[in-house]
Amino acid sequence: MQENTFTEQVYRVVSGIPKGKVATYSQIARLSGNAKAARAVGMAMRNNKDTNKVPCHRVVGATGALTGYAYGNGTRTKMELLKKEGVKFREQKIDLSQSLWNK
DNA sequence: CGTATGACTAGCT
DNA sequence: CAGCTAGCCATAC
Repeated sequence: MQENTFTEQVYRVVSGIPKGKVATYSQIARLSGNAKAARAVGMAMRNNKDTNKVPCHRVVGATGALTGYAYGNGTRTKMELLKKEGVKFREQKIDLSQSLWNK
């Protein structure tokens, strides 16, 4: 029973990201119906309480840079999680060329 | 209902 | 490459 809110769509999209892949905020925003709502996506993640349902750690910036994370040590924990899932990192940024979610 | 906020992005310096 | 500004959006208060 979806409420059809932007946040709902975001959760749905994010929960659909396959392991070992990542998506950018703008991409999620686009898949959610508002290509320019990248910031709103971040809002949903920040307020997000379904961390076990929504892998918000698979959401990164448009350049593959880790932006933030509301749990653990923030971007640190986020990076660790992504590395564990097999995401290719380039120092501090994600190798979008290989780990970007191709929808 | 109006204002403030933030896990964005693109553009310029 | 690093730093700052302005635009845009949904949500929170």
